[in-house]
Amino acid sequence: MSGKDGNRREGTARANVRCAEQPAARPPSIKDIARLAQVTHPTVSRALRNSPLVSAETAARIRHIAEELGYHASALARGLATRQTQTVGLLMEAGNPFAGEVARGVAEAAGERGYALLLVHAQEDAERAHRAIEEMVARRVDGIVVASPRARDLPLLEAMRIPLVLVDSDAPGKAAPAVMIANREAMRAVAQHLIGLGHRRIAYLGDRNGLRAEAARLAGYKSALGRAGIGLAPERIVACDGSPEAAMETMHELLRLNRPPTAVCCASDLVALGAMQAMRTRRLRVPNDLSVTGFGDLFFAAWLTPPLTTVRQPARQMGALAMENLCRLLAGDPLPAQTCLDAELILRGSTARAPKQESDFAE
Amino acid sequence: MSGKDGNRREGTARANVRCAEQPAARPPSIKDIARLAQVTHPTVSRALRNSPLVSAETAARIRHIAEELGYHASALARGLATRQTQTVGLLMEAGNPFAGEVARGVAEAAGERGYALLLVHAQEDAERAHRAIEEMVARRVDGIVVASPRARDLPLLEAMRIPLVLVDSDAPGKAAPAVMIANREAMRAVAQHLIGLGHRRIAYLGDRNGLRAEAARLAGYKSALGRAGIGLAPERIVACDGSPEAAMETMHELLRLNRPPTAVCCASDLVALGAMQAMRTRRLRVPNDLSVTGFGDLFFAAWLTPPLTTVRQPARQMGALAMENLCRLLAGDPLPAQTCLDAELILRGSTARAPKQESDFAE
DNA sequence: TTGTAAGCGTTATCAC
DNA sequence: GTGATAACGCTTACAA
Repeated sequence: MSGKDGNRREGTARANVRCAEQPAARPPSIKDIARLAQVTHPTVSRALRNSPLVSAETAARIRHIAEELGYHASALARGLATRQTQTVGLLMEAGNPFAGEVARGVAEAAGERGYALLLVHAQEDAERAHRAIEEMVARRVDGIVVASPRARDLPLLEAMRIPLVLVDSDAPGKAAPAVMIANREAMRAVAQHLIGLGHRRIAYLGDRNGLRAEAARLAGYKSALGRAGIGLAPERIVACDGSPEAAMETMHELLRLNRPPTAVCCASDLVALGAMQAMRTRRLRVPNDLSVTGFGDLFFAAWLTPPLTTVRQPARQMGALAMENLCRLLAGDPLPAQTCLDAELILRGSTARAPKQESDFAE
Repeated sequence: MSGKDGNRREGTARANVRCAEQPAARPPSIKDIARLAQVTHPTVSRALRNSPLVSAETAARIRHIAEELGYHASALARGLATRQTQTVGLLMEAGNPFAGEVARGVAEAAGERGYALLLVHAQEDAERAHRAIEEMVARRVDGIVVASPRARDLPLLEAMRIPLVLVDSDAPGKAAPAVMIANREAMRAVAQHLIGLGHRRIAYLGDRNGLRAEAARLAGYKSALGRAGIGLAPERIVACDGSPEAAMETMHELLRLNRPPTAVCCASDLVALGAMQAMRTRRLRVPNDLSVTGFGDLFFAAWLTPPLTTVRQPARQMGALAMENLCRLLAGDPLPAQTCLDAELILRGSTARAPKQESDFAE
């Protein structure tokens, strides 16, 4: 009781006992302000949140004191009281450049809406991954943005009852609303571009890690070849784990084929990096001997030798939109299962007409 | 009062009033568990934290119930009670590939130590930056890791009284302990490598954004030239804002000099990207006509054409170490002002002997 | 070994 | 307009 009385009487020099014990000054609270302003702490709370229920005069006085004390309301206490943390979990593979750009979009949008971001690294190890995801529950995040999941994490995420939005990965079950680009159409455009350049032996170098986005890309490739009346050669459709290293190996295999491709559609810019390396090793010139395409338009794509023809995936915008959608979801507005953004085919130097001697032969 | 009594009597069907009003099931709390386990909630709290003060039997019962309910302790409530959030703020420029790798290291180390990460994007806009930093205060983070700050943010950060560690940026004032590499020595090694290849007209293409790390790199360059008895030509020491675009422009300027350089030390891999582009535009071949070096060994460096000679900066390890150091700091252990990690010169294809006709002439 | 009571810093619901 | 008072979900003396 004596503690509570202390709130009002600023004259009383007797400080809070805990305070005396712990010289490690704890941050000022509304009660500290209340004491100085000669009001009760709820009044301070109201004043600081610009409630109309407090007189302009006291409000000013309170704000002044708060300012002087360098007061910052504890988000913990507020979260506890309101059952809202104004925090969203961001699940991503830290270090992945695509995810990094997405994160930037998410971060900027979150900042504008007063949300903080809890960064959760999508771990390889299932055990750790599980723990990391539970961390979000423990922290009571209001919602979750999934930027680059390990595929296996998604069911776990859905099992918790937290609003969820996905970036660049289709939902596995009924699942969460996703921000996507038209992967299928984009990759079709890529393949059509190559076909237009006279290529017929066009390979597809996929990324096994790429969840469903990858399947759509492959479908687009097939669709383009189909429409052009080009048969699908199974040996020209291969996949790796998505790393440049693996891509290089796999590209070597393609180049060892009896009738090697004259063009390669890579499922990502990272894969293209490895593919081009393989060609350089064999002294094949891009695009003279072989055309290469990427997917994503990561920042380095424009600066390669030659600059990479690829699909611009507006990663930052996707992140921002995902955050925006999450807010809608939290507000109770229903959302379309997918929001699709435009992807743009960016023509650069890594694609050119097929070598003459071959261009007019079918496959 | 009646609410408190409810804790014990599981028989009483009367549910908590709030609960009845809000069908939006709130997550289970220790009180829910307590009721079911026929104990009081402090006992539950103790049991769940493996306190020896609770009998093995009740502990087992409690844990079982917790498991069944899918209980996860609220980090908010815990933080409020303990005055520790087990959260550290990570200030970084999201989307920056170096920072991304650092973040990965930080995230992994944090996970192992039971810390969560609050991601704070280092904004351009001073106003927003300020707010973002205050967000960390409001969330009561236990400490802060600064991975890629805008230079101006540092004073702000120090002004708040939160334990701070820096990655790859010297402290401005007395400041915070930093994890660094030996920038000066590393860049000196780069320049010495070029000198060893017979280069004399070696340019330095800097990055104005790079805080003090950049100054050290430049110093290393100068030191190497000095030791080799090569005079410094001011017109060959230039800087850009660190983006490939700007680097390209600046490189063009270097190439327009009367006596253009035969080699260029770039302050970062990103800068090297732009520099190489400028050369390609002018049909200069790397490394035949001009040698180029980067700094950082970002993931793409090995896959460029030609692969980039650069300095490996162990970004992930730096992040992990920073997190480790922060924990030390939080534990009260004093820390050296700097922890220096080894950087390694990685020789690849972008450097070669200086063109013959020039190599033996001084500058 | 367990229960009681208080406290962490907010917000929310009442009175007055 | 403002003040009491009770949550929010946890931890932590102190009692029993």
